[in-house]
Amino acid sequence: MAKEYNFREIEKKWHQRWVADETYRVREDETKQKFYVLNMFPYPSGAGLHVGHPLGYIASDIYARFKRQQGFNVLNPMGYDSYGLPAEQYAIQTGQHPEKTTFQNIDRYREQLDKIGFSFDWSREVRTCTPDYYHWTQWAFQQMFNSYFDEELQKAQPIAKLIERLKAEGRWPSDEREQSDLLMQYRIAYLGETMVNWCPQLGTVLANDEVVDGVSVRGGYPVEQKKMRQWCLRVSAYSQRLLDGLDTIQWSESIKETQRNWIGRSEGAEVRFRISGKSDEFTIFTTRADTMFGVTFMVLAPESELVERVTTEGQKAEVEAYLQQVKARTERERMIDKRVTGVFSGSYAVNPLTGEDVPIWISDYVLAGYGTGAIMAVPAHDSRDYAFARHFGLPIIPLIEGADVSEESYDAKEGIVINSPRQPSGSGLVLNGLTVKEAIEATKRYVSEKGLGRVKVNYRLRDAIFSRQRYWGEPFPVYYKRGIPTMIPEECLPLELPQVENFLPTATGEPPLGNAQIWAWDEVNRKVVDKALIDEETVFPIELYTMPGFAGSSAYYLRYMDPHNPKALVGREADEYWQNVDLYVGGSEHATGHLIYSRFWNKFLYDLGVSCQEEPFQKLINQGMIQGRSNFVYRIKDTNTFVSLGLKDQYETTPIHVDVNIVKNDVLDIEAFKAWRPEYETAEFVLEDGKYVCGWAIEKMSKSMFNVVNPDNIVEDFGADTLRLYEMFLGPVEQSKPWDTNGIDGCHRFLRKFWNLFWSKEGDLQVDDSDPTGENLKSLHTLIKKVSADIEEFSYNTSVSAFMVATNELGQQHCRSRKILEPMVALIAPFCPHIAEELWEALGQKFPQKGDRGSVCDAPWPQFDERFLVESTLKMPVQFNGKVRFTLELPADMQKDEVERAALAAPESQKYLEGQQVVKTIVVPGRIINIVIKPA
RNA sequence: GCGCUUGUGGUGGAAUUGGUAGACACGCCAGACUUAGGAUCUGGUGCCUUUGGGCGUGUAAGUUCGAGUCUUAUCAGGCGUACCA
Repeated sequence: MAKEYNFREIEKKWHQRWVADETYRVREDETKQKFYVLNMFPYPSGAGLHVGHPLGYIASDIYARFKRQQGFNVLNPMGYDSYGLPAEQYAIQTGQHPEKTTFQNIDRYREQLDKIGFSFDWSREVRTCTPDYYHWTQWAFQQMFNSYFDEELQKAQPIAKLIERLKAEGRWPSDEREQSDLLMQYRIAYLGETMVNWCPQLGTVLANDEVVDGVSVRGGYPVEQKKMRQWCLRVSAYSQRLLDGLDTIQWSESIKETQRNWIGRSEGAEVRFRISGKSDEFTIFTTRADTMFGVTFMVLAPESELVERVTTEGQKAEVEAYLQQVKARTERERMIDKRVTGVFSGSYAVNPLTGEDVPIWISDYVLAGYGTGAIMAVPAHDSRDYAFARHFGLPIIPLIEGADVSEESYDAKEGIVINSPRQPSGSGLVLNGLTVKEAIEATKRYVSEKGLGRVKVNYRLRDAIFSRQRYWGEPFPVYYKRGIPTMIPEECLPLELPQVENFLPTATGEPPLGNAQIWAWDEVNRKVVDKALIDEETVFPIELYTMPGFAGSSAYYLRYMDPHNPKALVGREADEYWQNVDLYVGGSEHATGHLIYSRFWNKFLYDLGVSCQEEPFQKLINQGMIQGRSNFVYRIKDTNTFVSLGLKDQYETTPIHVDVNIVKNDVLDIEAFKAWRPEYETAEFVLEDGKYVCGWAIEKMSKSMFNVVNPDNIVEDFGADTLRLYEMFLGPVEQSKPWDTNGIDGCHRFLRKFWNLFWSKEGDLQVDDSDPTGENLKSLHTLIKKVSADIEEFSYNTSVSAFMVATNELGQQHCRSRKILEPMVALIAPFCPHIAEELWEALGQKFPQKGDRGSVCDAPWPQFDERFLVESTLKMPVQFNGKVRFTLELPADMQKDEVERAALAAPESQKYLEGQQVVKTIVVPGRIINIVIKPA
């Protein structure tokens, strides 16, 4: 009886051992090179982990273990993004404090994660909702408040420098309030007026996706566009640096491209237009300066402050009506319903090139938030302007040779310019005959030389709205001293989240923090006190907003470097040792959120000298989503009888989702099914071959489809090593794919085969000190080469295949040699650490003279040696022109003439050369030789 | 609409980067051992076929002695984004 692979016992044993030995504790060690592996930390939801969540963690864990075996000092931490809406909603419904449910969920996550055998250093765990963590979120916010972005230096500077400059320029007001207002225009964290979706009944701002058809998704209350004073982060100031930084990091091209689009750099020109008959003027932004001779009207965004200035008495009523109409529509409605709407303001603008008057219109197709909120319309060469001109009967002037604008506009930036100008004009600028690109440059030059405007780069990236009317988030360390936002002294941080009885907005419409009684700042005693003491002299109200979800997740990677430091977000030494994240693994859904915000946040901290690297994440891998694979049973209409998949077409049936956990290889466990729901207790079945076969479909993994596979069950049935291996075997890490428990047997079988390499039929270790055969060495080194390369490239699925091949080969070769089997254990250790530890220990016990080798985590990664691998390999000969050419691969270090001789002498070539004449030989760089032959 | 991305057996997926397409695994078929198990082991398994061979990487052309891989066109799916002047 062979020794059984008892994974349950093995895994339990090593989980305990790892904790007892602190195997994964990592410390700064100057003698070793660092490597920082990081997973996007999870939000601990109440549903627990499903089998899709650990995919990225397993991939990064393999990489971390691999790097450790290569001799790196690897930081591989884990924590929780623990502020968030679900816990708060649950609190509103049940009265349970969100902290309680959050911590319960965290415990559940930890329990599940621990079963999978990750090499996380839990001593470095962070939770964004704990005061010693959000201390530094608040601190960073204060730093941003106390900084401004210097356009010339392109970096953040202390606000004091700005004050000095303003004083020197004589622009520093004496009034405190005016000072505050002025600085707000520069601070990186600032209070600003922004358009938001406001729902009066819910008393909160809603995100765009929380609003449908002008009413809130939750409750169905009306939502209006409202300008509100909100905390904002001046992310847009960093646009150019965020863009440039992309070229220095190894991220997938698609994520970089998404960020580039999001930042949306566009080069163009700002041009001033005078309002006809007035001394007033306004500025527009255009990327198509070449089309200025084709401007037939101007358009302003409805929210633009220009609207008031240009609206004439006669048009006032009509404009007012239009503004009302626009205001009632949400962003979403504007997106869905693309009707052309607009109103004439009554004024005209003067085209600075032609001197002609063109009407100024107001329309919501122009956005207030981009450029200057005003455009020059060139209907011939812009499809939106074209639609507008058509709708309101405005003239269309083509400016490009051969462009047919009778049906649609010609938007392409190519062709030869015409009609510019149509007749000799006073401007002296002639673009006719130039290409579009030349014309753009010529116009830009003209405009700036004549002082009509200037060359300008615009970015689409907007500042981030940084406040939320929520309870479960970081409180702002801010109080309002006679209405002026003032920072709570740095030494008094963290400002802890107060207790409240009620998590809903107050009766007066204040955010939930308005319910906190002990929530006022006593400036003299420097502490939080009862609101009742507010006196406008020394005791002031504290900010009621909280920070959004991305606040806590923007710099957590820095905190892992030095998680218990009470004096700083991260100590200088720790930061200089760990630098930045070498490998970051997480979903691509964060491309325009977290991955922008944390790059911004880190750049700011870099400017401050807190972080020594400008980019936080060197390499990024986006793991794919794991979809669910649902199973169906087919109930015959109006009965309680279920028919197997192959026979269902003979009946009229309805498919019903069935819990995938009671189905194996698409065969239904009938007893479990009867016990699943009371109504199925008396169910009857029409079987095929004595089995009930279920149908299946790929759907999102969710409770309602009964297709959620819990990793706990897999670990229970097959072990963590099999789960880890199978998740990797499923396909490329970066690809989305359905989970299919069918097939996991293959991985489990492999691990048993691997295990059996080491144990005799009697259950003894059957490893000896014999010399390996050439075959053994070839099998091993093929594997070393493949796995080493695959791990670097994250193609773990092919590594697993390679392990299967090597194991089969070594089994057939009856390999017993320690010189082969020991490296085999070291190779599999990153993938299947439990079985590797067990075997490593067994190998050590059998040969105690080798000494104590500790954990397999520190087993050196086997070195690949090409000598064992490369023999001459023949590629298939090909026929052409009555000749045959074939290719021979030879060892790399051979000289050119040597290659030729060896090739002709090789036994493989002999069988082709027999009775043939060698026409010529071609040595391809490297070690490949082509031999052209023809019949002698 | 725009941007990115992917199309290979019944299924998940390989292919040293231009060199015998389908590795490995699931599933399926046959056999062995068992005496019923959804266990283990061995062999087979792209499609068509008159068993000689023919056809095969979404489709259609092209480059090449040679194309899943390169070029062009085209079709289909996935993801992201949304009036950015």
